[in-house]
Amino acid sequence: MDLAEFYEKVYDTVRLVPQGKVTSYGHIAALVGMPRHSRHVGAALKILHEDSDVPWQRIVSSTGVISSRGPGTTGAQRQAEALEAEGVHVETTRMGQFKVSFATNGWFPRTLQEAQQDAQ
DNA sequence: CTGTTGACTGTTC
DNA sequence: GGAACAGCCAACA
Repeated sequence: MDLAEFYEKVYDTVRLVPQGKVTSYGHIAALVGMPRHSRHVGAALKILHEDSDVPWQRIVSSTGVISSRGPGTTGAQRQAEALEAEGVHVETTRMGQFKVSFATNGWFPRTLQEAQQDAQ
């Protein structure tokens, strides 16, 4: 599998995440069969166009915290707003991080097949 | 070829 | 629960 294929699989899988649900980079990587490539899932989402149909905002870190992407950037803020807009409760931690609850909004199918069934 | 760099993760205090 | 590490791996200088 080359990089382009990996990215395509990542995009296809992210598109399966239902509205109002969230999952993690690592889980997307596991679903496409490359569990050690979580960082590259982030890289794949980073280069998306704004008008893309990929719901990138539904992907957060394994702890449920929205990665800041560096001080002075507004990416995390926009992601939090996008999630709130589709019904996901985002709380703000003491340290100013945005965090979602996997207990109420998590989406972690074991396999790609289960993911596709869930997405219907 | 050798570091360094990440929209990351798991383990261990 | 959070901080400190150690893995991780493709891209890039």
